[in-house]
Parts: sequence; structure tokens; C-alpha cells
Amino acid sequence: MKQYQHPNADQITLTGLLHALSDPVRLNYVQCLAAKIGECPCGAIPTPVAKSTMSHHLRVLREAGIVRIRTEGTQSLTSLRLAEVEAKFPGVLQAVLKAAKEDETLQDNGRVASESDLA
Amino acid sequence: MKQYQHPNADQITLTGLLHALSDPVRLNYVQCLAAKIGECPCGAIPTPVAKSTMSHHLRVLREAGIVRIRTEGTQSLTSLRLAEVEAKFPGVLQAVLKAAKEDETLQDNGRVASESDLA
DNA sequence: CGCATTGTTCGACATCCATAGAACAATAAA
DNA sequence: TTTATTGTTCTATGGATGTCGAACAATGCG
Repeated sequence: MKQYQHPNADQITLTGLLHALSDPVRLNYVQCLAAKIGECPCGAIPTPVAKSTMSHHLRVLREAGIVRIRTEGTQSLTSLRLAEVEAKFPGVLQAVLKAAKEDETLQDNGRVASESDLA
Repeated sequence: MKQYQHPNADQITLTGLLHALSDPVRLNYVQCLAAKIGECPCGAIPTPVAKSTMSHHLRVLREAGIVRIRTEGTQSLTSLRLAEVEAKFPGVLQAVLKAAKEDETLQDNGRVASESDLA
């Protein structure tokens, strides 16, 4: 269907990483993605924005090197590039994910992902 | 001279923190600030932008809760709120600082690299 | 084949943001 | 007091960004 381009480890920049994570919608998506193991269909994670907007956000995350996207059938599967990002910037993504998990301001911000929303 | 308002720990948000750190000029400034201990005059850290621009960046850093600014005479002294930020989001700022220290794209003291190098 | 599902792309739009110069304020130094 | 230093604020500007709807593409299902 569609071929996605992913930056390799060398092309991942710290500011790019931080910028990609600085959006509430994106950070929440990444957080939900980290909670699951392995790949995850985009649609399986509830988001408060239109699908075209989410497509844009996923593009940002992908180009920042945070997620890997591949298509299978009609749906695209996203997975966190945790190991690669950690190898490049040790502790950063992990600390952000941990902080996000315990942050209340992300829950209502964008109204994302109550436990009941997760299928 | 001027009174600065600083957010308390409760008002520091993760996305605000990440956004403030996602700018190369700001991240470099914070990194230099971390290298020094205690307060530091703004002018003591070389920056590649005009002073009005730097004033804007320092405002962003201050409002994000990352730096504390106070004036003494004609100059304003900035200090990193490392302990407070770490108390709120453990590991995040520290990991970012460590990553920034070892990142080549940030090295030459603020010349905004990386954007043009990505093409 | 026709239709539903899933996501991308395009155009549009409003807003934010980094940048800089000019004018201003406050203090220090001569 | 006059000048220099330091930084803020105002205004402008060009570019990036988040958002959406509509149209499109690809696959799966009946």
C-alpha cells in the first residue's frame, strides 16, 4: 500500500525528539503505545482529533524516529522505537514516558484514553 | 528593576517542559547553564540570536519552570531549577541534559544546526 | 463487483513561534 | 550628568504547526 520512510539512528535529533513529544496528542499516543507491547493499529488508540490530524501527528512521530509504521491490509501498524531511541539518547524517552504516565494534565488534555475507551 | 513571575512545581507541565527544551537555542542555553553551578548572567552564555530574541527564549524557559531569573543591578541572573523539575518529573531534565552534552548537532554554542543538515 | 474500513493527501485556515530592529527602562560607571 | 551596559517590550514578519473536511487510494468483505 504505502511505503514509509524512517530515519535511522544517526538522523534522530534530540530537539526533534523533544519537539515531537511536546504535543499532548502525540505524547499521549506514544504513552498508550508504550503500554502495549509490539505493534498496534493506529485506530486501536483513542484520540481526540480527526483522523487526518492523527495522520499528521503520526507522520511527525515517524519522522522524528519515535515510531515505526508499516501497513498490513487496510490498517497501518505502529510500534515504538524505544530501543533505538534509548540507544541514541539514553534515558530520555523512558523518563518522559514514566513522567507522562503519572501526569494528570495529559488525561483531560485532549480527553484521551480513559481505561474504558481501550477496547 | 523587574519582577519575574515563576510557576511553582504544580504549574510545570510535561509538554511545556518538552516544548521549551525542543528549541536548539534554548536547549543549548540550558545545557550551558547546567555546566555552571548556581546563577549566571544571561550575557555570560554565548548565543547566536539577537538579545531581543534571547529575551523571548528566556521568558519561555522561565514560564516553563526551567529557569529562575532575578535581577541584580543591570544584569539578570539565571539559574537552573533542576531540583524542582526533577522532583516533578524525575529523570527527564537530567536525561535531556546528558543527551545534549553528547550531541554534536548542538555543539557549536547555539548555531542552529540540524535543521539544514536533515535534508 | 459494490461497499465498508482504514488511512493518506490536499487545500484551507487560524494560530503559534522564532527572529530581529527600534524604542525604552534601570542601573552602573565616567 | 552624561554615557555605557543590560535587558525588556513593542511591532512586524516569515515560516511552522495543529486542525479539519473533502477527495482519494488500497485492501478486505459481502
